[in-house]
Amino acid sequence: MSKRNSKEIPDIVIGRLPVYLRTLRLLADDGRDVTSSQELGEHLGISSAQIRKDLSHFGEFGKQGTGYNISFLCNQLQKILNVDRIWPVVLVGAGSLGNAIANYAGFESRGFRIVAIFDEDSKKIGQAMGPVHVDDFAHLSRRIEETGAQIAVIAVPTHVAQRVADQLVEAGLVSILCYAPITLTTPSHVRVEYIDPVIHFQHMTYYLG
Amino acid sequence: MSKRNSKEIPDIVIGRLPVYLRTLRLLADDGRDVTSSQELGEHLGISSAQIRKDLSHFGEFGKQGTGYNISFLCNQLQKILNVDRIWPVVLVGAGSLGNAIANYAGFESRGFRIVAIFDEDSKKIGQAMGPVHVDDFAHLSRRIEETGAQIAVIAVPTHVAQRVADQLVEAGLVSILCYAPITLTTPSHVRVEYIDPVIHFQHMTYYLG
DNA sequence: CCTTGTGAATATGTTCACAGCA
DNA sequence: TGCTGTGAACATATTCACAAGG
Repeated sequence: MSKRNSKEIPDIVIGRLPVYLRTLRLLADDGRDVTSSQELGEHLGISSAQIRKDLSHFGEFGKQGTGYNISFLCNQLQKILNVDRIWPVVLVGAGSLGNAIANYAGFESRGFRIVAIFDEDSKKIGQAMGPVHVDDFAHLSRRIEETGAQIAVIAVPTHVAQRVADQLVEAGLVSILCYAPITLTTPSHVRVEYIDPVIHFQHMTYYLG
Repeated sequence: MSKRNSKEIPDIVIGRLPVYLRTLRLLADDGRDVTSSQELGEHLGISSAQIRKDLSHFGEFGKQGTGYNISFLCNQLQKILNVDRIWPVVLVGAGSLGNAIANYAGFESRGFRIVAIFDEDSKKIGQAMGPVHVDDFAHLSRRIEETGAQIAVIAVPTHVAQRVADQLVEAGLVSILCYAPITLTTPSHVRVEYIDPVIHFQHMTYYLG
């Protein structure tokens, strides 16, 4: 029986769903039709019980004795994660990182589209980058209204990241993915996630003695 | 009293240390000399007790009534994380993401240096990228021996990522940071971490209803 | 006063183990 | 048989709350 409506689902569970979805879609691309919590768990290095419990928060998606229909489960996960649609995303920063993000072809199939890129550098404004042209950061508010974007990516130098975040929040954005190596200060209704490769490196070197 | 030698320190604690270090260094750059677990916690959005307990696994770094000396604590954290030196890192993939990583100027100050970049595309081999020239992926083993690298970054398309990982492992690398959206299969002595912006986006859209 | 470091208490997360169904 | 879904048991992580030091 589904628990969609009871209490609250732990954030850590939500965080694993995209990984399940990603893996299931790779299995589907491989021509596979069904899988089991055990197979999935072995592939991901987690226990089958964890996968079953995670999914059980949202409903009953499997069949006893058989396992999970991959395309059905993909569809369910996409609905749960609200990626059964395309979300517009704005990108701030047209440096080499911004360029790499803008040119990445893998967003659309997973629910996201870069609809605007901003920079303050007049040499970059107007330049084509990935699917769009670099726009003046001063046009931020207007373009956010036009596109309806709720998600932003920050790919600017550390010393301007907080200032950019402040303006994104002021423009009404509520989800920020920050590539700058700094913890942003934002109102509590704004969700911020971080990508910083050095954090991962330093985590690794702890174990390299 | 230090617990460096007792039992085992939880991985989740290790994972937070680089964030503490990053924040402390920004405070130091701001000219600050001391801070407290409370100030740090407020800035990071976590409890002061958690910071104190995390640090207590490694020793006593603070002074009652005063707090922590920032540069001292930075030094201690750098030693704990083994980033009181520069680690050579090899990068596989000279596309736009590889280019962004190679050109990023922020690694060195935090303990890492890109010492080699590999690609299979003969049009890219020999080209200058960041601090080095793109090398033939076939030279991987030799260059790893020469540089002593233990850490690799995978920035190649999804469909070749597992093959690249296999070769990195065969060449003796033990730490891999993977930007391809796929869970790699590796021997248990190899530590793999992942960066996939879409995982973060999908986590966010769950809450955007 | 202030702030640390830490056992004890609490809260959260994971795994076990099995009933129940294809 | 083989596998799911799930309470109960267990393990891990976080917070509380306070003694002790400056």
